Amino acid sequence: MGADRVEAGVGGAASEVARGRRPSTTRAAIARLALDLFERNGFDATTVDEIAAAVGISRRTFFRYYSSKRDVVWGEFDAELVRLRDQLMSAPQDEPMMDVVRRAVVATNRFGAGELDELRIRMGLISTVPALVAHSAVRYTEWCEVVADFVAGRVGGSPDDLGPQAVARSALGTAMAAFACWAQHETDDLTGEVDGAFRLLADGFDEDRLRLWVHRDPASRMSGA
Amino acid sequence: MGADRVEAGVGGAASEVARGRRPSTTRAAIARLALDLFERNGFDATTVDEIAAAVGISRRTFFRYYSSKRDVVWGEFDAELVRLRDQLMSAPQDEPMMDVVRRAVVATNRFGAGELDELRIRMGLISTVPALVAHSAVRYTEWCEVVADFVAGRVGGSPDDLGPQAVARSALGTAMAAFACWAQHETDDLTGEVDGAFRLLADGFDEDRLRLWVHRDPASRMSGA
DNA sequence: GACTTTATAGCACTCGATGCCAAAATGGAA
DNA sequence: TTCCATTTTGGCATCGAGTGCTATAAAGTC
Repeated sequence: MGADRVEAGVGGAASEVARGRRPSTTRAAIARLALDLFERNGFDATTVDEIAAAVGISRRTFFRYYSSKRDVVWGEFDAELVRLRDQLMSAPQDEPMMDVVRRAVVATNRFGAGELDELRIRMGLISTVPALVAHSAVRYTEWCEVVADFVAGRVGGSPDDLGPQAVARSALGTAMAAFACWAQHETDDLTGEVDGAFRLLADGFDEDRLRLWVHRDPASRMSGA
Repeated sequence: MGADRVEAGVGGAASEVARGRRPSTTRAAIARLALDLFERNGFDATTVDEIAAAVGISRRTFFRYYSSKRDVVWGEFDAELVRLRDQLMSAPQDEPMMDVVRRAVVATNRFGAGELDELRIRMGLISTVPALVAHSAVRYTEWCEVVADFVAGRVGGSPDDLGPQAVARSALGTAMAAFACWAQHETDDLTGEVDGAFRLLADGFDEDRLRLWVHRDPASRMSGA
């Protein structure tokens, strides 16, 4: 609680000595309490006033920490985009394009055991509550842009061209499928789901290979090239 | 203007003689005027009051024709879902799965020359305005379910399994990419865009073949298997 | 003309979100 | 200490989307 001085905004070096009134809370603290309310009473039934009251801040102040109620569920998504871009850009030039994408997506979606529970709550909400499903499209668009930039860098042309866009949005679809399945099923192997799905995508969703997937354990899926 | 009696709701046989007060407008008429305002002043800057005023109805009545401002842009999307399902289900069993998907998507997205202008406005808005991008996720989820049902029918298992979900969401991504590119570029060949993109998806986004796409006319794209 | 049915207009209300401004809290300088 | 610059906060007013409720208008039927 008595941390030296908390940064409310996104990254940014705390080089200068802090002046002015201290922030009365943090994004993380708000998210914790809000997710709690969402889980208990539902996302739609929880008003911003209730969240603000729970945190002990005013309604107006809430909107200074999160620009919308939906953003709370998304947490620090921007940071993950940076990681994804780094992963894609740092791949060797001779590595096949779709391999790079698969590895990058898998790498940016490794989570510690401690994070998995909260992640499952977040992903459950995101893929269930209509308002959040809707909002996800906006956030995922940014994700797509990162992938499209990478693909355009590989095959030439603009990231807005059909090729890069098709690859990026299909990759997104594949990742979403893996996440949604992981969030609602009993599987603990998120990495395996993502990796396997992207191997299928890379090879073009062969009907026979898909058939092999049904009722197979994740381990056997990874064997397919 | 003096049509016999217009149906405001979705399909539904007008078997009975119409009783009660006549609807003062139609969904299509509202959409026409609303899209006009969206194009001129922007989607967000256009209020429901303005649309209602333009149509000559009250704000409250607007919401009886469309359940939200966003829905106006989507028009009659439900009907297209039915067509898609029909296309998928009526395909011969021995036709390769991804061929069926491609043909079905192409078939459900053929439009007459008269419709193309309005469609371009719609798709431009849908893939540009954040509020509509968001809403699209909800509508597209229904689209995905149709495809996932078909894939599950082919390869076995549940539509909620990773395989069907990955195929469905990737197909959606591919279709979205084709539409977005067509909406913002000069190309008139929507069918070619969709068909070409799905051929790429079916084969797994081969890097070399993607490279051939850059700065190529649509006709040459279709030659690739 | 009375009755039923359907569509409409208008009002009140909730809730998310934004702009504006005054007040509180903090550190530094006079 | 006092004044000042800086930053956060809270309250207020406001807008706009969306919903529930009710009275009324328009149409057909008996």
